[in-house]
Amino acid sequence: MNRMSVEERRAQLVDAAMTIAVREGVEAVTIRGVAAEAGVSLGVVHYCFEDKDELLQAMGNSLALVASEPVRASLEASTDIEVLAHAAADALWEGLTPRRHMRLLTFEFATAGVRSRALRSVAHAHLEQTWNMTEGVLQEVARRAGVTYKLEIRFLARLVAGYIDGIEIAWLVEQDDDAAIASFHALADYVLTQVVPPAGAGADAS
Amino acid sequence: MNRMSVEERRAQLVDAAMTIAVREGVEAVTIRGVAAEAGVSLGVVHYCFEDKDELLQAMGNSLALVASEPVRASLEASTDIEVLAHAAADALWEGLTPRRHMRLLTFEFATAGVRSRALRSVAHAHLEQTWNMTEGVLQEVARRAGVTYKLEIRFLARLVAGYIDGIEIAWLVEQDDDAAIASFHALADYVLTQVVPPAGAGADAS
DNA sequence: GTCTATAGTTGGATAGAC
DNA sequence: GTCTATCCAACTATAGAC
Repeated sequence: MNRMSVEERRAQLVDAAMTIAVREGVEAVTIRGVAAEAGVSLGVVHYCFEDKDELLQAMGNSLALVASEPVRASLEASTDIEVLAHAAADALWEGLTPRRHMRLLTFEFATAGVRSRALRSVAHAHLEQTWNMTEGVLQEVARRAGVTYKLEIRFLARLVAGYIDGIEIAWLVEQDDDAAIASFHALADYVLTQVVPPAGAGADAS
Repeated sequence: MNRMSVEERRAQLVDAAMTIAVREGVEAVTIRGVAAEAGVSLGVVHYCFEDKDELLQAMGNSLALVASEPVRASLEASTDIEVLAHAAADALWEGLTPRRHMRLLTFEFATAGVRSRALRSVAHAHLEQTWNMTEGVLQEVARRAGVTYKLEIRFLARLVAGYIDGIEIAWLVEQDDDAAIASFHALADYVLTQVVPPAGAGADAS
């Protein structure tokens, strides 16, 4: 009934697919289900997307991975490296809890991307995106506190992003909030061990 | 044709299910597929397992998670804490690469366990098992090197196990061997920062 | 105890009416 | 461009023959 351009339609369908995926998982996304969720007929979906893989790709690419805003916002509070690191840990937690289903979805895409050729590029893009965000935050922290890192920042970002993934997976399965919060702060402490203080300041740790 | 007890039959079917799961993923395990893989008829599977969930549970519970043997074996080499930590990192890598599909399977169970009530207990058991193994290795390292840890060992084990998961997920998706190896060694360095040297020995780091 | 046959669902994809 | 109707495949589960 309601006519719209292919682009609008695709956006609407991706939206519907995302709703289902968040609610029931990636595997539960079916063409029929998406059509029903969007209130259109089956043929419309096949008109907008060649096949199911193309729909899943579009959905995966539209997934905003992690709310980096809470973390970035938390960095405004101080220029002290220790305060910054632990503020970021708190923000990581605050940003995680309301996005539980989104995070689960990312992991589902990651495992699906290892098996499915079509989703591989999506999973790769997710990783890259996470690394870039983490690197950006690390850079901002370094800039504000006037420090550098012992490890190359790109590698440190990969490491930290991976550690965050590990903490989050355990939290998704175990639902132990306290353990997750403590883990984020332990991660902050780890990052602090990688900090090189500005030349000619404070205590040297070696 | 070949008559066997229910227990034997169940073991055989779980085996067949595992073969399929390793090859094509948890989602690809179907009752029909298992029957075909095991060379029995459809009815036999339903005779041995109430439903598909019960089969998946049995399969998940039979999954040997991580080869901890290579890591434990690597600890024989030395009593020096730094050597031990990095030997364990190497062993972690050596143990990972031939078990790629098994590790992927664990992550699939983890995400599936968040959604499916039937698989939740399996995912929980996997976590516990991993933590226990990690704790055991940390304990053995501490015993051999005569050190203790700054963090409570159970918490440190959770942390390290989570970090390993994070490193492995990135490796599964990205297939970057060098990055994974470097990450394991960075993790070893992290554990070293958590070590308290034996009273009245070596250099103090603070 | 093992098998065949089949019921009942669900999903991907397409053809063709409008 | 949109929708209906339909095809075909794959799945879970069960009933009943042997």
